[in-house]
Amino acid sequence: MYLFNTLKRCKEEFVPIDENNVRMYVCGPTVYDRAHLGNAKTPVVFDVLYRVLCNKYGKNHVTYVSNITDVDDKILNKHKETGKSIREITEQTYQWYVDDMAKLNVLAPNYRPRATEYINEMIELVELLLKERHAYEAQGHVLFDVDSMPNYGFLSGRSMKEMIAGARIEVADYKKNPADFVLWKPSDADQPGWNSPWGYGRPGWHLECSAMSSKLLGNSFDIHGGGSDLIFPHHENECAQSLCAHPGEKFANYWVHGGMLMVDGVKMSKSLGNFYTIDQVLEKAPAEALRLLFLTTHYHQPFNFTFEGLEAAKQTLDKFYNALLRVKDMACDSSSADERIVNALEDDINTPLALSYIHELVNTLNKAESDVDKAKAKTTLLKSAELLGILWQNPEEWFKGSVGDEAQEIEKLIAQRAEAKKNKDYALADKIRNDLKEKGIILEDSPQGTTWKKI
RNA sequence: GGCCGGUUGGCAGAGUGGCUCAUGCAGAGGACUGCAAAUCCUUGUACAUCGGUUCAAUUCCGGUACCGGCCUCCA
Repeated sequence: MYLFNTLKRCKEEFVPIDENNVRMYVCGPTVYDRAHLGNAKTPVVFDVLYRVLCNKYGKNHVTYVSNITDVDDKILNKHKETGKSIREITEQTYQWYVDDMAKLNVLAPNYRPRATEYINEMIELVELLLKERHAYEAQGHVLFDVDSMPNYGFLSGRSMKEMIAGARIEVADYKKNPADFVLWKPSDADQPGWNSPWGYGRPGWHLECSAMSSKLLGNSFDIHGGGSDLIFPHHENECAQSLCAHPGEKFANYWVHGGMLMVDGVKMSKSLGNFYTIDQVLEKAPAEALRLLFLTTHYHQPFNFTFEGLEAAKQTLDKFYNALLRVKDMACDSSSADERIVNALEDDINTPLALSYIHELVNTLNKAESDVDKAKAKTTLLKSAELLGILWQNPEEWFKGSVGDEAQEIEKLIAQRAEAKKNKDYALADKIRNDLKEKGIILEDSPQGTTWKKI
């Protein structure tokens, strides 16, 4: 298995520290508002990686952690804007997020830790850094001393000189070096906070992931993931904290970063009016279409979202489910996933290549004649699709949705049309078909009779 | 300004130092069908640009142009 490792800036063979417990940590969202498309892409990509790891090492030999940041100034701002309590905001947003993930068929990670439940671990980590002289106190803050770490910047590949040249680092008079970042900061009495050796305050963002990953996965683990925008400063600072607090440990061996999501070729932003939340997009297309769409581009590339692409993904799924609909009553045999698909996914999660083989498997299924061949083709397709997290739905439900009384009415019209066809009254038969088409119901004749679908 | 990444056919999007060939959508033709739909078969079109290395480059190296990302919160 191979992964593109940001540390080495190249693809390298993945060798876990412990094959019996492969450990992965992926940065999750800050819960202050509905998750947007970018917040959806990253978990979908790492969900595929999780599935591939489970397939290779066994489900019980993989530990996957994805955190929830529930203490942050953005949440504080939301509280000021809306007047809603912090707790109300984070609980509601968390629930929305979990629901969105479920719709996208993202498997639940083994742990979904919340920052506020690991404050003690964070305080311990700060104490360790102070003791090792990698941090210092100033005006109620505790700051990480970047000058205490000679190779600070090794992950993102930038030198201290460059960072200062950037000159957009927040300058504060209490910082020894402008690049020093906050580990702990003071809170006002009306702000969320916890008592600490440095007074009432709250943790800096970077600290959370270092503390939670250490607690749940250990001081050295295999994969750390996230969007490429997190490389600097977030992941760089996590490295600084964790490596300085635990000398001799490796923190994460493989850093895996997904390309940014864009909309119509440019960065998604509220000011450009091309900002979409997951639930907004799911009003226009099934969640599975969005999931498939994310997988049509290699995760490492920037991903360009368009509604045309979303519609195309939906049509692709129609094609796939059409094939499955024909063999809906066929039992699966003992076939396993297509080896080419496993190989493609184990080669740095090459989902576009894997999908091209899915198309081939669908074609094979459509052409299969004997029951034995059909069962084999169906099983291979479903087992392969499971690695990608697609085709999990019942094909009839995919096309018909949750229809109630409507179905009986349609069946009645189909019977009428069959009668008309028998009498060679094609005008009436075509009228029934066209009337239904206007209501979004498509009829398909076959030697076995007529079936219908919703479009 | 600094640091990264990209540029493949009408569109989306893999991949490869030479071979017949990604794949999908769209287009063209055909089979099946009362007609459709679905499905199947056949088919055209490509590697930004200029140099270099090589027997051979879309693929490796370098320059140029263009596009995007990061450098501040961000998945």
